Amino acid sequence: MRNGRKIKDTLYEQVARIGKAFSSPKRLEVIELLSQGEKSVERLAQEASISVKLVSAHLRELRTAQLVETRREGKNIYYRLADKAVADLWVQVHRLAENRLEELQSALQKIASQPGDLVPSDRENLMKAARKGEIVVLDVRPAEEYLTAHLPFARSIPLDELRQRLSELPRDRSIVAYCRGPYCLMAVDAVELLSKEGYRAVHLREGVAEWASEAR
Amino acid sequence: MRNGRKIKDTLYEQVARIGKAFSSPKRLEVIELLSQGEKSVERLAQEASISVKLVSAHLRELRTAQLVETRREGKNIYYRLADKAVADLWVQVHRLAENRLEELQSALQKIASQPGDLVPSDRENLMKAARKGEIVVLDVRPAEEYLTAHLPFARSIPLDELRQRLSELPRDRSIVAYCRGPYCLMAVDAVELLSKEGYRAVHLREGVAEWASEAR
DNA sequence: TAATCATTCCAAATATTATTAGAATATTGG
DNA sequence: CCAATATTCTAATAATATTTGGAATGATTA
Repeated sequence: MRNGRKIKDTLYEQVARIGKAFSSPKRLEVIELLSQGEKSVERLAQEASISVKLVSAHLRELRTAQLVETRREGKNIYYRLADKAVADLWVQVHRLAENRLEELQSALQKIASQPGDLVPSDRENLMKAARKGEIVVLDVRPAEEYLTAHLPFARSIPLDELRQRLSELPRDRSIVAYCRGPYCLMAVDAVELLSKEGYRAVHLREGVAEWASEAR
Repeated sequence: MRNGRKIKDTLYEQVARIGKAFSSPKRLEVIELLSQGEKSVERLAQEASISVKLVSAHLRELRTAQLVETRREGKNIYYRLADKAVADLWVQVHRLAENRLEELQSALQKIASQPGDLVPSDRENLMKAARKGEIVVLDVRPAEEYLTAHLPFARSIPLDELRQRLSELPRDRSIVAYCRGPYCLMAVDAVELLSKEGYRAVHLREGVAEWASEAR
């Protein structure tokens, strides 16, 4: 009975191409950014705090693994995830990391131990309250990202504009702020600002991708 | 407003530990084997066709990423996945690879273009037929793996024993053979043998882990 | 207690990957 | 067509990862 070593080796090698795409911290950050919607190379570089050249190299990796696709608009090239399953995989990878790695758990707790986190378990209740208007769900990401996709009932005020637009928010209801996901600090900052200004605010760690991923 | 580079870097670094665990072909093969149930180091080395030392090194990687746990029994140390989510992640990674990478698709087709594959879409019908006894679902993995978990209604005849135990199988019904998943060749071999001997046999690419993973 | 066996640890050799710099390409706007 | 800009490509270096061999560990059995 054949052992099929050669065949098997090529099969696992191919799958490893996908795994490799998820094995570098910066590349993961790029994937997370792209799961918020398409972005230009320059924009990705800014957001991930790396050089354009480096982000371009990471994008090439992702492109050869067939995980991203491009579109040209004028001088800019816009990248997007080639498949929703890529964002889902990102969510599943970081969830597993959060479940298994104590170092990650404690690092996450340091981010926002002061203002109360909203546990994701009361998803149902959160939506019920949002539907009734008992709370305000606030999306503090840049406006384009909100336009690409956002949580149900969410209202958009990008973090940059929050200070000027405070008056749009009610003082008598809780504000639940969210951003790109658990590794994005915009919602944390938003909650900090809102709390200082006397609003009742909490932050939701989940982003759109986490919300959309069915598996818990 | 802070940018939180340092914090972010550590967060993505942690998640990348999980990604790295899935970035080497041999390690993926080990993960797949472990998703069939716990195995000794030696056994893993045999199955993956690598040295004990090398498999031990890969296991160490998996252990530091907290993805596996060990148990000692006599002289042997048995490894198992630390969480069902690890097997789920393996399934999701290889599915994404199959969807995105043409090279993988064509390599998979070469394996078994002759005997008809059973598309996984008729999962419902397959189970209905199995329940009624219209078909025989045959698990050709080693017996321990069958004992750890198997598909509903499946009967176990390990590939090694198949030739001697042919008489246990009916000639008037279709036999659907499966093994560890799409990269395992045991079911292919089983179908080849059965077909030669005049049985009606097809092979199912999914294994227990794929079957158990809800997301399609 | 010694001998044996499975496994891990350590260190070295090789192969791969991440990152940076400089040259090349493609597009727009004049 | 030319100049300006965004991005990629190529090549080089620094950093990591994989693989292999030899020594060490730790439990079991005689």
